[in-house]
Amino acid sequence: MPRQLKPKDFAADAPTVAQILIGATVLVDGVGGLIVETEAYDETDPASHCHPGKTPRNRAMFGPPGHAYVYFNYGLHWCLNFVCGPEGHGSGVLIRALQPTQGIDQMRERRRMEDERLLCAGPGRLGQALGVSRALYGLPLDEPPFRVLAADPRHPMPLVCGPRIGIKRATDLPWRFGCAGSRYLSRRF
DNA sequence: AAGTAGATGTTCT
DNA sequence: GAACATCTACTTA
Repeated sequence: MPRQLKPKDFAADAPTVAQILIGATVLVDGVGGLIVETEAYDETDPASHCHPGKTPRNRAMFGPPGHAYVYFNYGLHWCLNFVCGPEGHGSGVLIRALQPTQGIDQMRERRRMEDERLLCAGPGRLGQALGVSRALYGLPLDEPPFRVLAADPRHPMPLVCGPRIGIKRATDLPWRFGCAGSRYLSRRF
């Protein structure tokens, strides 16, 4: 049985946690899969929601690590992040894509589509497939409805990194991480 | 295969 | 008003 990640596992800086999470499993009410793509965001980083400082929207990111930061994007999509770093620092990891392993039928219903490869290939799709909403804002990741299980150290995933997607600032930082060659990525590296 | 437009609502200037 | 850590459907090759 894999180890469940605890808050202290999220206490490192955002790029480090973003790499540790590749190959980990995330479940919301038992629905989810293997994390194959993440992005790191940091308060010192102009592309981050934290960059302007603490606001009502981003306050969870300035709280303790190991909690969920959820935001509503483009008027349509709920996106899931894990708060990391030392408390008060303002950093987090965007969960961008999963390889579905559990609750696949429920994901298909929520997404109204069959293709397993597209169920969680992107932060908005993933949010829809897992039923992410405001209700999850600020919740601890080591308690229901969440489960986050460490990657299997016996079978490490081949790691790749590259520039982040969909941002206009700090586009040079290689803070997007993924499982090399996975068929479940939002885009190729 | 690649490009564009439209949806939709919160946050910030 | 504009921007926005996006996705889908539809067009043109």
